[in-house]
Amino acid sequence: MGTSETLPTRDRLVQAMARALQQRGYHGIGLAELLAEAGAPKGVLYHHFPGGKQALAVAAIEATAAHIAASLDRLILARADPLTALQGWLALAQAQLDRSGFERGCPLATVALETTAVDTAVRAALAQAFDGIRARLALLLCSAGVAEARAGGLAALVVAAYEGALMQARVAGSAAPMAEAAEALLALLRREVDRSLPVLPVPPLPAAPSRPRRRPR
Amino acid sequence: MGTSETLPTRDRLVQAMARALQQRGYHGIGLAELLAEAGAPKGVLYHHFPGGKQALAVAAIEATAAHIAASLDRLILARADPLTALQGWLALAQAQLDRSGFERGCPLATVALETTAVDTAVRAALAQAFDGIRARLALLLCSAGVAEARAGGLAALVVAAYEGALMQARVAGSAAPMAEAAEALLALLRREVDRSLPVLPVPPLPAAPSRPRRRPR
DNA sequence: TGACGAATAGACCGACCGGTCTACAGAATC
DNA sequence: GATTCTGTAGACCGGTCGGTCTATTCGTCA
Repeated sequence: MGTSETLPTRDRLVQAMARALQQRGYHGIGLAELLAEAGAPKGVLYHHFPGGKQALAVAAIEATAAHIAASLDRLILARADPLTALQGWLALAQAQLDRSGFERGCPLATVALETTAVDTAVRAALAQAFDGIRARLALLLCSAGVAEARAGGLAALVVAAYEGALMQARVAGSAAPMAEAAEALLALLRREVDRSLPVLPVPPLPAAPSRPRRRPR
Repeated sequence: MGTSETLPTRDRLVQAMARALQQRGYHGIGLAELLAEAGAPKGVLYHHFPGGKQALAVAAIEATAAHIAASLDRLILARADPLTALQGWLALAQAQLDRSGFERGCPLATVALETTAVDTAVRAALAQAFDGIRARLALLLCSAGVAEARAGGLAALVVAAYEGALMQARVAGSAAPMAEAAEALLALLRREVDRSLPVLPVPPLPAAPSRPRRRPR
């Protein structure tokens, strides 16, 4: 399975690391196992990544971020109903987790929780990755008719739901929690959109209402 | 700092493990560091936990689950406005993360993503913990006026948002993503509740456009 | 063909890993 | 007072960790 041997060695290393991050996390995988999966000896790792394991992890994070960003861009460009597209995105992630026997979730989430403040390079790569994802989701939500002022917060919520739902499905060994959470989120989002323009007071802590926004459709 | 020395040794071990899981994850912490923080020698660990590191992790997970469940029970019993209570719960988690310099999130999430299917004991403890949390949240939502059929899915969404938002705030080194996601979630939930009874056609996969609904409160 | 850098290959290293083992201190039991 | 059990203490072990080092192969260009 996997890591098609035709890929350049460097890419096989990155791919193996990304996969390992999905399944076990940064500290859960050893270099020996990693290199065995990539079919590469030790020297080649430090040739391509003088920074060692951590540098490889950064590369894997960046590759993953690029991959997710590209898939979101494709979704945005497709111009289908944005919320349906979003639903498809969530369903895809769920299907991937399911297909892997609930072992492979998001490569970003695990390492995000493992790192401390001293792992500056990894943290920076992760922060950038999530920023990019949130920005694209906000764009998608705007195109669905969500007020610009709300799009950022909703994007953060969508990302959170994505990651948190994957996590629950993983430990449950069942797609149910993810499916339910995704469905609930989509239902709530559709209402937010359906309500067209009328502004609600949204009573958080400060009660600052936002301007009306119309739907480009 | 911390781990008040008056606690029984066993409890200090559990507490140290829970804290380590928050900060670094299961594989990220070594027994030596763990024991040093608990102020205990190695023998005492295997005296109280013959199952070793993994058994200690299970105990830490169960203790955490009990702690969270208790705080939710308190919230339910308090009988204040359920959504306000929920908002307070999310704000509390955010404050804790903030206070720790964005190093300590949820002890369950990290280990949940690190474990594989072979870690049966840990997985079982985690699954039970999340089931309990979801059940209590569902109860809370029901008491807020959410239809029983929806409560389960919404509870899964709330848990997902909780964990995913903590993760984003952590890597961002800022409470902003969590605050935004929580606010967005609460706003959506308030609408769900405000809409009283009327049933919407919640389109699952078929892209049936829903009718405009007007209920601007 | 010779030269040279890029890439591959793996032996090797000290540090640390989780876990086992023996020794001992203190309280309870008889 | 001897025995026993619970809990504390830490030396010790084999294995694995991430990382370094040297040697060799490959491709390219002079």
